[in-house]
Amino acid sequence: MPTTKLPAYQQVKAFVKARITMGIWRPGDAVPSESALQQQFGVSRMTVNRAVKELAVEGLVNRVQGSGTVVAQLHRISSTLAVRDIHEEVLERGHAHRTKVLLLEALSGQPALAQALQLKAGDRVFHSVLVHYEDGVPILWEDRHVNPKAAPDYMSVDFESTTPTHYLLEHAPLTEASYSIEACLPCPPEAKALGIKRREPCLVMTRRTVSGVHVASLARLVYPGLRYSFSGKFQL
Amino acid sequence: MPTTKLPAYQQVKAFVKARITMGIWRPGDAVPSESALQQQFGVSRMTVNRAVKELAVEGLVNRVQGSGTVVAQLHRISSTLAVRDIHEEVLERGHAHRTKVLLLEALSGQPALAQALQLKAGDRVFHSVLVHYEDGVPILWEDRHVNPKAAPDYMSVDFESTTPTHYLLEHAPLTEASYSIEACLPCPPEAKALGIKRREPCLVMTRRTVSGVHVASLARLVYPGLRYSFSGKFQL
DNA sequence: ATAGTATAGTTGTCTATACAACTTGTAGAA
DNA sequence: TTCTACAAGTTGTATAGACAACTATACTAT
Repeated sequence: MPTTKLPAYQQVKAFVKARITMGIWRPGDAVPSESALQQQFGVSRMTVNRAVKELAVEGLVNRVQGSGTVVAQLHRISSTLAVRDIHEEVLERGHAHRTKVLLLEALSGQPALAQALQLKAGDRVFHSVLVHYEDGVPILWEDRHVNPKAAPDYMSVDFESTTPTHYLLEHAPLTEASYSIEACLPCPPEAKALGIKRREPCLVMTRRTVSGVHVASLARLVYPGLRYSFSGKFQL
Repeated sequence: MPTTKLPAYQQVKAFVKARITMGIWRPGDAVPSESALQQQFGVSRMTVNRAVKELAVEGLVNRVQGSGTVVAQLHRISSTLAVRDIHEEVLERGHAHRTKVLLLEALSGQPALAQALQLKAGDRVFHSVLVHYEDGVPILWEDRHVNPKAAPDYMSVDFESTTPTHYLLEHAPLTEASYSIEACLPCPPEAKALGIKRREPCLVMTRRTVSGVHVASLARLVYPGLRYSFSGKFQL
């Protein structure tokens, strides 16, 4: 028998989940109370509580203290979009990753930029522009502004051997991030560096990361639309 | 006092989380054992267990039975990309949503399409093409193929008053879905319907939904790149 | 040296119980 | 009728204890 006996709380979860996915209990319908399930399965209430609570975390049901549990509207189910280091991503596909540094400089006197990083108008800001290659093919243009307060040694890092993402995650622990994905046409230097035509659409991810009290970096990541896509799935 | 006393398990969570986000405990470091935290906070082990288990679900720590708990590599933190009904999304922004049906037909004799829906080569497939408007501005081209076994009444639905997404979620409970987001140029009818130039890039989401044993539908959703973006954030 | 064994420590699961917090409906009072 | 108070039902939190499952280490016998 490959199927060993499941823990009791997983049996309860499976029972409820099956009735939802099979359409027997539809969105808005009430789920039996904990005491009802407790009697039905002959387990303690804590075990039932764990099962239903986990289903609530997974978004399959909504619970209201004092009222009860109902099947959730499933159109709120969501998937995850992982934010990860391009280096690892390429290696995981079994390909070789290489980086070319186009620019690494310290800027100052750019008030708008300083404000975006929550710095004073005259403060220095680090700026790097890199192109990432997968098996020799350019796959990502990375234009990044970094807060010196979050990564003071950023200018002396060798980005041919490590990526900015990796370095920042190591030296400025991530506490918050926000992103936006758009479709854009590349500007001339981007098109040239990525080896594509100016008419070829790109996926552009704009990302803002926060580390502790500092805005750590603002990144503009340009992916050639024909060579790259974001994908994901969800299941339940 | 607006800050009422936090439950004990949340205090433990906050304690561990703070040490991680402040960089005191770095990725790979060991987290104190449950019995250690139990003594430190003077609570029962079940309470500590709940706290640390929830942190594991949230991805902040990794737990191994028999070994212990360590701080997770934070570059695996991921955000959610919600899949929802465009109708609700527009209403939530306080705008008016309207739909125009360009095409609603039953196809047959398209073996590749039938195969993608896991049907036999000669089986019928429903096909709809709609344009969605937000305050009168075209915002989404929706080209969808539907499995008649999952939604037999699809052809008689009034899509001016409900959306395909909404109808399908109601009549074919979602059990699985996968998507892919790319940057593309619109084809001529898409560009015309969306009121954009053929040179203007679009975000294209290709989505496959499964309901029970059936592949329910395949959708191609084309968003004008300059009017739409996917965004999200994560925080810990 | 190697293989096997015992042991301590850790997390996983489960129970029985208790009280708190909240919702809802009902019966009674104004 | 309208409001209030109460009671029943439900979920949220917490405890103390128990055993199972697993890991890593130290020790022992070969």
